[in-house]
Amino acid sequence: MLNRVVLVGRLTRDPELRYTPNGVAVANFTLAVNRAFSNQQGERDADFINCVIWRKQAENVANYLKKGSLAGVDGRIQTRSYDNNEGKRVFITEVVAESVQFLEPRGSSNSNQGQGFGGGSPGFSGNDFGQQNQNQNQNRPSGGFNDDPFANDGKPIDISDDDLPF
Amino acid sequence: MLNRVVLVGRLTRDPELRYTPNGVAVANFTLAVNRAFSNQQGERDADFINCVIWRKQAENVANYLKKGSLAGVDGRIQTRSYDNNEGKRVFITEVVAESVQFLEPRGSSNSNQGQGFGGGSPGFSGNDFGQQNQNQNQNRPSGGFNDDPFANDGKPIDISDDDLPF
Amino acid sequence: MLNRVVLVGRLTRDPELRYTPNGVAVANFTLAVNRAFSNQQGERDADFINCVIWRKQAENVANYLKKGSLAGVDGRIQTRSYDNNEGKRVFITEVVAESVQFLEPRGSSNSNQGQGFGGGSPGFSGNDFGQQNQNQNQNRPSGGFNDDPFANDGKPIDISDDDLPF
Amino acid sequence: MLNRVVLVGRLTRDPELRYTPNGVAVANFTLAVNRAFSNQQGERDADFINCVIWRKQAENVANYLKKGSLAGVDGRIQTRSYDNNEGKRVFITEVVAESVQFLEPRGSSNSNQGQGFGGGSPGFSGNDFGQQNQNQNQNRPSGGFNDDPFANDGKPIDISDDDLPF
DNA sequence: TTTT
DNA sequence: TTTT
Repeated sequence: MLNRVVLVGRLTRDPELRYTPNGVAVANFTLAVNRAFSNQQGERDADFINCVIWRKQAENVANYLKKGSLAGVDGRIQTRSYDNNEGKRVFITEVVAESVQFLEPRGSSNSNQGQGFGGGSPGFSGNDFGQQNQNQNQNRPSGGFNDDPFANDGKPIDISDDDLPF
Repeated sequence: MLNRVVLVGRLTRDPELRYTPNGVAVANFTLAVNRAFSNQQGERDADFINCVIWRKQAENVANYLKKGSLAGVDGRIQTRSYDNNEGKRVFITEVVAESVQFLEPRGSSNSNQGQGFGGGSPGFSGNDFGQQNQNQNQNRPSGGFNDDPFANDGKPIDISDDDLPF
Repeated sequence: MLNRVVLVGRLTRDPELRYTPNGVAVANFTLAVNRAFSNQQGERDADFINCVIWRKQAENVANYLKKGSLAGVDGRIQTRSYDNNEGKRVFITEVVAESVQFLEPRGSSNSNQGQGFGGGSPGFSGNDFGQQNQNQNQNRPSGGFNDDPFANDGKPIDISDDDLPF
Repeated sequence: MLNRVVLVGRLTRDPELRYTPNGVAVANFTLAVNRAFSNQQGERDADFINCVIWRKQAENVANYLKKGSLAGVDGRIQTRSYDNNEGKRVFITEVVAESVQFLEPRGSSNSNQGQGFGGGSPGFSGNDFGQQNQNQNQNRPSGGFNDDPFANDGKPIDISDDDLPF
């Protein structure tokens, strides 16, 4: 049945990449999606939406996205449940991403890449200045912004890996 | 930011209609959305997706949909949290429906409305209990399949009612 | 890049099934999607949206849907152009369906099934009546409403068949 | 009925802003949306999707987006037809945007739209012309990346303006 | 008639 | 437990 979700938002933290016992890659991340309207305090709330992605694209997410990255997700809503350590059934609603689009040029993220560096919010001040920028372009191994590592690779997504660690 | 969800599924139970202290109608319902693929036991799992809808359309949902009704939802994902009675923070992910489409002709629902019969899967055997079903039709004011009571009435949806009972 | 379309509407005519020189099945159909609001004459306009679907699902569409069938489509917008017989470039915008959901029980369509019968719009008056309806159910070869022939079969959709007849 | 479209792409040219005789703003633009897969020549094709947007947001689009801008659109597909000057009926399929999201930081657009100045086109080379760019920023009332001018202003969108210039 |  |  129809079940379609499209989101654009920013990662609240670096993605977590794991592998199932069968060696299937799976990444988890949370998107903060700002609402279009303000709350009664005049602030813009955000929705924090948990996403999962599988296989090759999971590895791409882990390699190319990090805390603060702007990304688009096309997928579907999945629900599941498990019994927690207190024996209580917990219900989970999350988005299974079928494709992810990186919405920022490489290296231009606004996050603190790596430890240190005090939560600054560089914006796009990153690598804006002239010559240097051109060098950057030339340095890029191959393609630039356009060879999207998150483009759907055409292979069907197998979600029925029973050995998932969760 | 972009946040869009479209679902088609069946109500797992009758919708619950409430009113905020300010008199704003809000209805909750859960859609069972069958997955497009089978699990390892060869069964089709479903996702059970909680939905909320406000105002006039909440009343429409309560009036026209019931357990088993096939419906389409266009909306967005919302997250919120609250502290439960054990003082633990609980996180909720649900769909705020902006419009709902009734996908069955009036009176043709496959659900066993009410007690008995425990979630059977009647299919379109249709007129579940014959006479009873016809009575239902007669009780309904008028309307055919086409005057969709869930058509967006064009008014913006206000979600920032602070007095929500949850 | 993100390109996602979800529609629910009724086929304006029977789907057209063809095969490329390579033997790939492709079906075309048009969905009439009623608008949520009325025009200045108080009527509900509809949008008539051309859809294409490939391979196995094209054959399913041809077998299970016909004029008047209610169906859901999940896909993306595609544009293309060709030179018409007057040597003028014509631009086409259509929806490539990746999955189609049949939203009516088998045999319950409101269309004129079969030749003749002059485009009436029976609504659900079709085959609702008692015994006949039950017969229909018993005649069903196998599954019921739930074994959706349009469920995505998990195989990727190849659109790059260069020999397409259009 | 359900009719939902979500796109992310780049403007192929500056948006065109007009006003109906009634003074309603309407903007047209085309999004180039790159496909997720390559064609048989190994190139990534794009779909060129015509979009329309109304009222306040039309003016925002005209003010903030230009050729090359990366933008997200949430809307629906609309079809219409008119008789061209040769008396032939022409059918149009386009997207009516209900909200548009600007996906690049202010002033960071990647397009150099030809000669001249008009809405400078820094690209991500950043502050391409140093001072000039800063002037631009200073001229802008306030706001940074976050106060999204395309956020839905909560008012319903009226599309039934009969005096549309097309 | 197309964007990066 | 949240992003800009």
